Amino acid sequence: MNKSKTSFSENCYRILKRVPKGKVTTYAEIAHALGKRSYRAVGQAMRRNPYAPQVPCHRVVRSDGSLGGYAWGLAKKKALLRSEGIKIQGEKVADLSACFKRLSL
DNA sequence: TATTTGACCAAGA
DNA sequence: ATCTTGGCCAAAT
Repeated sequence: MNKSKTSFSENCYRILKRVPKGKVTTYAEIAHALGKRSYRAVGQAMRRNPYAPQVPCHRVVRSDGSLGGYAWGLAKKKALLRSEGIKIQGEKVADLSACFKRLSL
């Protein structure tokens, strides 16, 4: 039998897939949804991005509303988010509170 | 195994 | 408002 991969990264993608289109989340929120405080490790998993572009890692931004980073290029991330109806100003999300998706309940 | 790294966060100056 | 510092944790080297 195949043992389920319970890697930290795998869990991150699972939570990330939970975010609908037109919504965004933060690294801290994903970690919190996992019941962990490893905000940084979440970003690490995205940077490697072993499941790109299957996982909408472009919907993850920083708590401050800044875009953070993107493995394929920050400019690309801005275009994608804007394409989903998210307003972006400069390098930050204009209405983070509006499109913020709370994973932990 | 130990050390370094990083798409972070919060607080302080 | 910006810049710096410390902390935090998993993955990579």
